[in-house]
Amino acid sequence: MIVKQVSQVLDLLEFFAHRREPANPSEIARHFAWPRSSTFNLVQTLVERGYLYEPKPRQGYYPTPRWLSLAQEISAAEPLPEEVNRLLRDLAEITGETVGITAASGTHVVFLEVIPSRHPIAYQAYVGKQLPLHATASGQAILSQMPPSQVASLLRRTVFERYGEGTPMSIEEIETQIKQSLHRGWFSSASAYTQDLGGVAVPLVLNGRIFSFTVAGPLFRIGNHMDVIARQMHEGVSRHLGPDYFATHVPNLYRLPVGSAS
Amino acid sequence: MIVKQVSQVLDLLEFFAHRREPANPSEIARHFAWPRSSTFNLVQTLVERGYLYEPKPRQGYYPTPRWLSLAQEISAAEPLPEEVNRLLRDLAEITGETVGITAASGTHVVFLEVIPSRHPIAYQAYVGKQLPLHATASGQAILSQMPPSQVASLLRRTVFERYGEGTPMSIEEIETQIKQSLHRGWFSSASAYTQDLGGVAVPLVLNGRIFSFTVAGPLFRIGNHMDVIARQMHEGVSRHLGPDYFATHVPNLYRLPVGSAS
DNA sequence: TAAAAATGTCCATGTTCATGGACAAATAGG
DNA sequence: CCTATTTGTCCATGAACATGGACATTTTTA
Repeated sequence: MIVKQVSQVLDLLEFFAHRREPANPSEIARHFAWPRSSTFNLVQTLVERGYLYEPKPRQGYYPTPRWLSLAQEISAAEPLPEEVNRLLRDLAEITGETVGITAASGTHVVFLEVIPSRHPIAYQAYVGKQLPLHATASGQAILSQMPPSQVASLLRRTVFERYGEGTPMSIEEIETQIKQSLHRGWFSSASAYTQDLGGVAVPLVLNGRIFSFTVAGPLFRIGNHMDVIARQMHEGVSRHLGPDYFATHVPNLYRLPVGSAS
Repeated sequence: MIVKQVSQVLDLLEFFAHRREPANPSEIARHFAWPRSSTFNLVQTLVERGYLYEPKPRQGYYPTPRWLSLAQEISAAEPLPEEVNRLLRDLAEITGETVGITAASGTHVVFLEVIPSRHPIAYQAYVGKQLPLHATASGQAILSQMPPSQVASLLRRTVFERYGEGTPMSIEEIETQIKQSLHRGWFSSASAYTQDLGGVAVPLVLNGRIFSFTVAGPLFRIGNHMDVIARQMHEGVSRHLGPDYFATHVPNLYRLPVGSAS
């Protein structure tokens, strides 16, 4: 069950993240087509808790830095290593496509970090975006590093739905894809969940946590050279996480021959 | 009216900021003594919106970095200048007391930035904390820089309540205090709103926005030398914002003779 | 300065969702 | 492997709050 008032808090937070300036309750009510009185209650609650304030009387409310201070505390607890961020920036530069780090969340994966592509036509991902675990390159990369019992339990709960031509439709199909991908050294998907989207992913294991390092873009642009991208990703991992990274941390994964890097 | 479910979202966010590790819905329910089913609905809503995720199955949920990314966008829009942060760090160091920046929010002030004192007994403030505008050093410092019409409108809406011995109980009293404080060069309060608390504040005007720069601590420690603290604050402002800062930006304020600083 | 418009506040009522108990599934313990 | 315990899901009912209309206040326009 979706709790409406909870959703509204999130809507409001996203609203301010886009708008970047104070807004009146009336404006907010108009924007979302919410009843004015409900909007006032919502705003008032956030004000009393110190999450919104009114910088100038009657000029509107704006979120306080309290959001930032809590979010920083929360994210400080499970940070991605700085090398990973460098790796992402590097590959965003090299490939020009959207790159990101995802982690498992139940039967889905969530983006924990995203660098959007500079192309006008590109894969639109954002931190918090979710994808099904079984039908995406990222998801399969993550599954490939989980203990088999856990994989089995997750796949049992999966509801198979045909999102596109490439969607795998059975547990066996997924297990085969994972095995082949491990053997090949990289995971891919093509119109498996998102139409016209191609994704290339490799698993990363950091402090015992499993992630996927993912590059994704329109199929027409990357469909023909996913192998090149995979190679670039392996080289990136080698440069930023060390030449032995896969050997020591993701030993099941075939290691593409890496040209450069000491 | 306080919307309960909105409050609960905030409670949960604060819960994770303290806890810093994943929690099961059951644990959350136990911690807050919320019914389990309500807790599940709340968690589920946040999960579906990409604000919580489940790093490992059955090991609990944790907030995604989406909070951070939105909070950063929001706070990037109205940042405090870096000099102000340096000023705060400097005075936290010099005075050893809790220092902060506050801004007006209706008839209250909110803390936008806080550096907590290192003393075990100290003033406990946090970003988002609110105080009444009329009965605190911070609030009066801010009022002192507002156009008189706005001050009048705010004070008209003020409900006078005796919080402590020092609480001003009439509009005239407040106006007198403000006038005297401007003339003296700093604002103070002693057990005016918070029992046993002493505060010293000076107004800052940055890009047309009015703030208060505040140092506060237990009266027994600072009651006898608020003038020294005020002097240190003036010197800090002079060092970090420039020797002419008050003259050019807060001209109504008497400027304490500043020893050092070019 | 008066009238109009917009914004903010209040309130009775109906809808939504929180509640807690009952059931199912998963995990831990014997 | 069976039992006990914990965790998660489902559901009917009653309480909390969203709704929208009416009123008050403030701001804008004439």
